[in-house]
Amino acid sequence: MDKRFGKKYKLCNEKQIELVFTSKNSVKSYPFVIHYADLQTQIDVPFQITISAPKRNFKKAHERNRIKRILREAIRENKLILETFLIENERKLAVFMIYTAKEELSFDVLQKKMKNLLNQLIIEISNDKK
RNA sequence: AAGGCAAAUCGGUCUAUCGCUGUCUCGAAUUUUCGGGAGAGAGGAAAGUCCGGGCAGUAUAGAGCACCGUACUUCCUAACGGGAAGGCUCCAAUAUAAUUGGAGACAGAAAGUGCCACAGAAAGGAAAACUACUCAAACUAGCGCAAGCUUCGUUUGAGAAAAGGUGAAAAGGUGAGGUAAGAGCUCACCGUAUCAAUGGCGACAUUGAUUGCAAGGUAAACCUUACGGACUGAAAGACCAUGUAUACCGAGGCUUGAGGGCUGCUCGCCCGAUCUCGGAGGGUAGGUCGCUUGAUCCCAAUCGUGAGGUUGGGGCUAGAUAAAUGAUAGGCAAUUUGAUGUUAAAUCAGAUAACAGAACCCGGCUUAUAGAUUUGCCUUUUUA
RNA sequence: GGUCUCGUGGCCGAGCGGUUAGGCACCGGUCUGCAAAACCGUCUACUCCGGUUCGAAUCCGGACGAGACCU
Repeated sequence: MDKRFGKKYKLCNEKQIELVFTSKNSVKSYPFVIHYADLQTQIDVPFQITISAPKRNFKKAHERNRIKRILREAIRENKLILETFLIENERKLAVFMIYTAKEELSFDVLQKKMKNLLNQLIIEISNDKK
């Protein structure tokens, strides 16, 4: 498997985002909140994701950009955890991720937190199935 | 050498691995994807949106009024509320001649209107008379603790606008003459106004003359004068794809003109009939162009006091769209702390690195900014 | 990205060049056995920096903050 994380992984479809929020499936794990739903469209990628840093906590544009870039890097490093699970179960996910901490955390910490979050997400999904 | 002020320039860099977004190219593949390679990828303010322009649409946007903006002069520029050079006024220092530095929304108050609280007689009309002053007339006791004064006192009339008091501001200033007391009433100097001459493209300066000085402040109050300004902004606008409703309700109209044409009014012009406007409702919300070759950047020569102009040569330097520049490891350079060493240099270890992210593009202004470099001036110390 | 509006005590809110009204709240007092209500009194403000003016919350320029609209 490769570590590439390109434009295809972006969730841009407005209707799909509406669906993600109306489905009310969410996982909370500091410093993240995740909303997710099953993907409706036909895509050759196991999941699509939107990353968001709220303007309330980060007022400067370059701070928000920085947060989103670091999160994207953290997901790219750890996406295999989620991807292998999804391929095994033949599911496709739309994910909306919100960063809730009020300060920028270091990359090492974020990587650990990201692993926790993804494992938690996998557990939630498999519970849904049952 | 250190510190301060001013101006200008810069705003970390290199290597490796894994990634992101365009461009070019090769191969697979065939109308769209996959893989390989090459090369590119945030700023001096990208910010605020305070001005100006390009560009696009509205008629290749026309006239008048209204409205808005600008305001010493000359120049630069595509243009500007920006910049350059100069003038004037004010402030500071040296010093009392001038020089240096800084600041200035710096047209008109003698076209008109308004306002100037409180205080004050009076705040603009050549107005007014509280105390005090001067003169004249009348009255007889008056003033003062007293000495004393009668040239006083009281009343009336007149003069003057000098002194006091109010105020931010009281209407040329100082001195002399003059006068009953006074007053630009007269004179000298200064200020100011007008006219003339000379110098300067000009703002203005210098000099001279004058039966001038009767007329405060405020125009970032209305206003006047001169000049300028159409409006809307890339979510502009053009095209393709997808989808729906050539349906419903209301109003108007069919060439004798309804209605529309992107700030208001009047005029003018243009479009205009299976139509136009409004309502309610349905559908789509994807892509391409616009989009980066431009008042462009770099170097050289040359013209100009300067902003800047001209000529020649070379370069192509981000184009994203829920919005690309990141992560990890190491080195170099900078600052700083500690240790070794100590005149200094050097070595080792650790820490820090600002303000901040393109969104059609330029020219400015303003605001934020760790630190570094250069130049000029000033102060202090050391050496020669 | 673009266009516009606003900023006055803890809160709401008047003021259009001349000592910043008023209400609610807080605090103190009167009343009460105690409290509420009522009455009386006090305290606390013009977002910031410059300019114009004798004088600025008001006029002008800049900064900061908040809000609305255009798809």
